[in-house]
Amino acid sequence: MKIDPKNPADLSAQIAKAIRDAIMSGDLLVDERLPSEAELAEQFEVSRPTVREALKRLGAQSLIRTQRGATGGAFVNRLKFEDAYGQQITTSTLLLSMNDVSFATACEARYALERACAPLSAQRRTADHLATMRAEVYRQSQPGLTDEAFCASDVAFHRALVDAAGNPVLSYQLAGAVEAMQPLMNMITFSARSRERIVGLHSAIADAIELQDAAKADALLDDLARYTQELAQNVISDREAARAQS
Amino acid sequence: MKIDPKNPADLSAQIAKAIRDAIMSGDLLVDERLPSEAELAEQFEVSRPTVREALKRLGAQSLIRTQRGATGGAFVNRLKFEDAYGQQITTSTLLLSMNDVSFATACEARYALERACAPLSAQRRTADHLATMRAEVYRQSQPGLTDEAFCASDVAFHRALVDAAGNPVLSYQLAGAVEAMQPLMNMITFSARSRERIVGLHSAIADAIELQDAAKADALLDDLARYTQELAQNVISDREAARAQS
DNA sequence: GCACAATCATATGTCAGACGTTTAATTGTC
DNA sequence: GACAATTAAACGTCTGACATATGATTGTGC
Repeated sequence: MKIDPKNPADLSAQIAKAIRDAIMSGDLLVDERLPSEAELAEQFEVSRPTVREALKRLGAQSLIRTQRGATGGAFVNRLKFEDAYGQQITTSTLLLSMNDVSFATACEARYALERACAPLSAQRRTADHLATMRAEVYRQSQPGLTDEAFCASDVAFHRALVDAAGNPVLSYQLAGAVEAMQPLMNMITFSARSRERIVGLHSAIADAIELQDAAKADALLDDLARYTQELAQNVISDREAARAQS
Repeated sequence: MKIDPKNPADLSAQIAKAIRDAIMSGDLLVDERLPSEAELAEQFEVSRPTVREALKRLGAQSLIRTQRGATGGAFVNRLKFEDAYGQQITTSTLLLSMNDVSFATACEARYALERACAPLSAQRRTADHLATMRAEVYRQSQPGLTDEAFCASDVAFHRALVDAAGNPVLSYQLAGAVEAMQPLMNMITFSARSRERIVGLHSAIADAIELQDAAKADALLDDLARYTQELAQNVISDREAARAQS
């Protein structure tokens, strides 16, 4: 864990990479303490601010945590799924918004992945997951709900569906796909009729999951995917019509 | 985009959060230039090193890029899928290794997601994707290949399969699931017979994708998932037997 | 001898000022 | 008008210092 070529630029990036590699290769174990900033500065032959910039980079990726005080320092962080969710959602959301990803593409990906979870969810769902799904369905059926709140509840419903699969790896991967759709969904204005249909499908999905009927759940998710695409398509058509008129 | 409570600790974290929020809310647009470090230091009433630490945090997440020189500065970065792959793979790999995720859990997630892609891949595969898959199958069939190289080729094959779906969102999400499995796969010693079977399944999958037979591809992936689980189970059993003997 | 308080040592967090380097725009000259 | 030299802006790094948090040590009183 060393080596800094004579290149006197990007020193902090090089140091961050060296430490990151050491963590990923197992040279540095979880909860192991790194040398102090002053010691690292000496080892890498750079100044302390440069070392600090490197450590902040690693901290931003949750690879290390720092602690002040006498026994403080930088420690290799046990990366928790919980911590990774936030980054995953941030990154996924920005990827969609900055790359002109069409609603169709994002929607296709989301439902493809969600349908992959459905059989496992049907098999393993607990009372807890079902209760969450039912609660969100109830919330969605309330009149007077803003479109934004409706979308948020939609996300919560689908995340409960995914979590029911009882596989943290799936939950992590899906968190990005599901949450990142929210800004796109927010563009849609949900009429009372469309809400009714969505809530109906959600309710039916919850039923299928409760009955452990994977095929039924899969078919309903397919319906929901098609309907969501249809709603989005209408929004796009309306906009084009409005633009043509003006 | 301001606000720093009187809390004189974690200033750089607070500044990073303020800027990150501004980017995600759309207050700062892609390719927009941030104020210079000196100006930011003045705005937030902190020193330049503190501002720099905040910027490094954002840089680590690829949210900004910096450029030196007269017209340089920090710019809001257009987050590319390509850039996000690396982070996604790093995070996924560490999540598995640091959380005692069982081979079974990771494998289940990976194949569930991959099977979600298969129908799309069968529908849209191009000659290019097929060629990559065939090339990797050929490489895997070479004798004298190290286990590590065999695994790497396995990953390349599956990534080509996923990329064939032609959905960048899927490719991004799956990159983590597929690549993160590699260290776990590396624990397995592949015998000549097991390699033969895997290569046979890969070849059959490529055939099914070429013939656009989604159902066949799905069934073959299921076979492959089961066989992979079986191989891993044998490794675990052997270890336990060895431990019991000693 | 033991409990509690004061002190100390260590390490991170922050600041101030400075110099080096890169890069583009400006200026000057032929 | 084209090309070369200068200049200015901005990031990258360094030095040295002070502030603050926190565990360990020491000292004191009973």
